[in-house]
Amino acid sequence: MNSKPHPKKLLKVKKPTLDNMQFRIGELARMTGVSTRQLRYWEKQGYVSTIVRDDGQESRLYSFKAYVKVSVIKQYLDAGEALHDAVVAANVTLKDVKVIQHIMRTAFQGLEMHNDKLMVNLGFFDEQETKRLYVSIESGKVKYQLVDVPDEEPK
DNA sequence: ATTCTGACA
DNA sequence: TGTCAGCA
Repeated sequence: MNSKPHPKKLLKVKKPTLDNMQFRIGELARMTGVSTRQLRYWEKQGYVSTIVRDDGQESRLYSFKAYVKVSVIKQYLDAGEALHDAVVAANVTLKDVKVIQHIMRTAFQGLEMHNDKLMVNLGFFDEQETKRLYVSIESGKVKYQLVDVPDEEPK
């Protein structure tokens, strides 16, 4: 449309990741079903934290992690727990999730085809790293399998 | 329009 | 915890 040789402006767009997602208190309230009154109270009690702002703004910002925590607390609340107990239970749950996530990240080494079957590489089975553990699904059942590490691949 | 703090028929 | 006031 415009033929003038204007300098090309390169638009830098921040990648939309969970880590840079931020919510204001009203949004978080709608997302979680927890009232803004509750969110402010929970913060005052130290149950949930807000993002420290570098700019001169006063309104609260919540991270995605805060969203998750609020959601978990809410679930325990709905299950009948008192607020403090719900927070304690939520902390335990989130800590367990961290462990599970670490295990999953560490264990999953990728997918490989072995004799026409799809195998999940779960990494070395032994400390000496002479065997790898694979898991596959055969007719709906989980099947584990040890495979020798070939000599061509020393470590 | 939304958020904030404080107070309570 | 809800809600409303009175600000910013």
